[in-house]
Formats: sequence, structure tokens, C-alpha cells
Amino acid sequence: MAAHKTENSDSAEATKELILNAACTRFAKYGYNKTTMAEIAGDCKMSAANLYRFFASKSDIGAGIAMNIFAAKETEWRAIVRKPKMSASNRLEELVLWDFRHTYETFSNRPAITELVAFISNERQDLLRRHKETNRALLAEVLAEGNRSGEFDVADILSTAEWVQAAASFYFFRIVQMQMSCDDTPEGLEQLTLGVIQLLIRGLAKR
Amino acid sequence: MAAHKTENSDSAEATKELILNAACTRFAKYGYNKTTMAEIAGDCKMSAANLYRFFASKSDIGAGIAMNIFAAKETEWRAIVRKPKMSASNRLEELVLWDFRHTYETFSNRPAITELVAFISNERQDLLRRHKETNRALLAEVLAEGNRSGEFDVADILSTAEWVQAAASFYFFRIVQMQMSCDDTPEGLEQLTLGVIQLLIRGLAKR
DNA sequence: TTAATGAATATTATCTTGACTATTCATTAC
DNA sequence: GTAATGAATAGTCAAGATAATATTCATTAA
Repeated sequence: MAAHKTENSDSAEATKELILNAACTRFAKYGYNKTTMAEIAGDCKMSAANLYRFFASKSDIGAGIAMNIFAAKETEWRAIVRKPKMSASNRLEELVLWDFRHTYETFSNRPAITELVAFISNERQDLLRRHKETNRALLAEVLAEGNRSGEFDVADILSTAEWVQAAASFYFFRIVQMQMSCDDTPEGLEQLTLGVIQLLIRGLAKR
Repeated sequence: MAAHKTENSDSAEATKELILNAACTRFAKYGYNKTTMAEIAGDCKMSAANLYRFFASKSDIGAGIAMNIFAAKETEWRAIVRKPKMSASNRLEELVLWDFRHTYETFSNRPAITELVAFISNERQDLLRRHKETNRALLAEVLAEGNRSGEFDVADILSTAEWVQAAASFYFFRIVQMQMSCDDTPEGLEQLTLGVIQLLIRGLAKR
């Protein structure tokens, strides 16, 4: 009986993906605001009105893209967290450094994407919050592993994950504001990030 | 011979202070942009043109105020750094917590001042840089003291001061963006700040 | 000669209007 | 009946005109 309802079929899912890809390409090239629904629709060979059968609003399309981006980041983090034969310290360091580099490269090569994510995160607070919660949970996994292996001595794993996350977040703002405070060089910023995470790791370590 | 040059006399300094105070009052009440040179001049019972004998521009007046604010912060930090009978760890904790509370209160009670400092810091990059350098030097003093007393075991004092400064800066952005991500409560943010600085201190400690 | 000003100028912000674009819906195509 | 659309609507944005404001300077006051 649902066979006719495109909204619930696989083909509808495929169309949604088509739309998200078209939109993402345009957003990355021209920015969110300068991209019109008509243009996205044109790229998908459909009318603007038809987009609304798949997404309730332009903002929802943006949210879909942001969700994909967050999901990809989370997948990468999970891969690092679950990579075999690695100390908890190394995992932590790799997580943060990967995130730094990824953030930096996205900002440098596709600034409009950084803008988009910032814009949508602002509109849909829950998206960013959920992403941060997921990341925090992954950090907590690493901390627990460190406790088990005897590397770390963390009393309150959830709070500590929050502290590490807060302390390691500084580079995001520095990258985004780099245009202004040009005293930051990419290499210097990476060294700074490394220093911070190593200091944090030292604070987690069993003594 | 210089007795006639008001610009170099004490009375000129007094006039500058008068102007800075009048401007600061208005900036705090109405904001930087909505305050006119004519209004500042009126408060000082002089013409707008006359302001230019003491400051080259409105932006310079803003810079003067920002410098005063930075200087006051530095004085407070110096007082904490040099307070007698205190462990390096406690000093560090107090420095960061004081800064957090001060930042939070300024933002809450006089938001226009926070705006002003952000605006001017953006226009006059060197001001903020110098302020941060001074703070970093004070942090370094505390680290050195900790090394001497046997509390800390810091290899590279200057780099480490930079790391601590970077890691502890997160709350600034959270406070300023609090309007948006309302999940932060002041108490929660203070607890978070405390957790971060304690984790950092643990990372600095001799083992 | 220096201090101070009012009037002139250049810059910046505000407002208004016309165009543009997101969104809806009645209609058409299948 | 469902999918898709073009045309209608409402809200947003942008260019240009207007008004404020920062800054300069020739002139006046001391």
C-alpha cells in the first residue's frame, strides 16, 4: 500500500540525496544565501515547488547537509577510537589533531561550507549539540580505555571528557578569526594544538 | 619652552582623561557607534573639533579606553601573581577564575563595553596582542615559581604558558555566544572553567 | 603664538523603493 | 489518486537617495 507513496520509498531517499548533493555543490561554490531554490531545482531537473515535497524549507536542506558533515566527522572519530593497537594517549592526540587539520582545511578550501555549518548550527542548535555530545561520548570511551589499561587515572569520566573537549576547542575560533588576527600561522597553530593536547594528556595520566 | 604646549603638559593629560571618562560613560550606555563626537565634546564642555587636539580619531578614543581596561586587568593579574603565601597552583586557579568572572560580569552588566573591546581589538590588533603577551608573561612567572617550589615540572616555560592560555580561553567565546547557545548556564560554565584549569594544573605538576 | 571654534567636506549609516526569492496552492499531467 | 508544476503571495535583500556624523581647516579669541 505504501508502494505509491514516493515520500517513503527508496527512490524518495535517492531524490533527497540528489537534492542534498546539488545543494551542497552550489552552497560550497556560491554560499548558502546566494544560492536560490530555483537553481538547486534546476540542477535536479525539477521545479522549485517540487523541492518542497522532499524538504520543508531551504533551511532544512542546509540542516541535511550539516548533518551529513557532522556524521562524516563522527565516522572518522569512531574509526580513530576503534583503531586496533593504539594507546589511549595516541588516540586522544590523533582525534584532536585530525579534527584540527580537518577544520583548518575545510575553512581554507571551502570557506562557504564553514559558513554554512556555522549558520545552520546557529539556526538549529540541537544539531550542533547532538554532534558535540557524540564527540564527547567518543572522548569518554577513550578515557575509559585509558583507565582500564592503566595509562590514565580519571575519576569522573563524563566531566573530564567535557573538560578536554572545552580546552581543545580553542583552535576553532582561532581558525575562523584568522583573517583578522593574522599572527596565527597554520603551522604555529598546529604546534599550539599539539602542545595543548599533550598537556591535557599529561593531566589525565596515572602517576 | 614646552610650558606652553598643552599637549605635553599635565593639564593635557588631565583633559585626555576627562575625554576618556566621558566617552567611556557614553559608550557603556549607548554603544560605540551610537555615540557621536559632538556628544562626547558636549559632555566635556568643548567643541567636537577640539577633541582632535587630544585624540587623532574616535577610534583612538576607543583604543584609549580599551588600553585602560586591559591595564586594569593586568594590574589585577599582577596582584594575584604577587600575592604572598600562595602556591603556584592556587595562583593559576585564581587567575583563571578571576578572569572568567570578570569577563562574565562585564558581558552581563555592561555588554556595550564587551562590544567596544571586541570592536577596537579588531581594529587595533596590536593592542590585544600586547595584552595577551603581558598575560602570558604573568602566567610564565607563575610557572617558573611552581618549578622553583617543586610543585611543577615545566620544561619549556614560555611555550607552556602559551598552551595554558590557549586552553583556558574557551570560556570567552562561550560567554559571548551565550545568547545563542543557551545551554550554557553561568554556574555550569564556571564549573567547566574550574575543571579545565584543574586538569591543566594536574598536567603541569611534578610527579 | 596657541587654544578653540564654526562652517565645510568626506565618510558612513539610515531609509525607501524596486527587485528578488522562499514558500504556498490551485491546476495540470500522468 | 499521486506527482509535478506555474503562477500567486509574502517576506527579504539590495541599489540608490538622504541624512548623520567624523574629520579638516580657515578663522576667531585669548
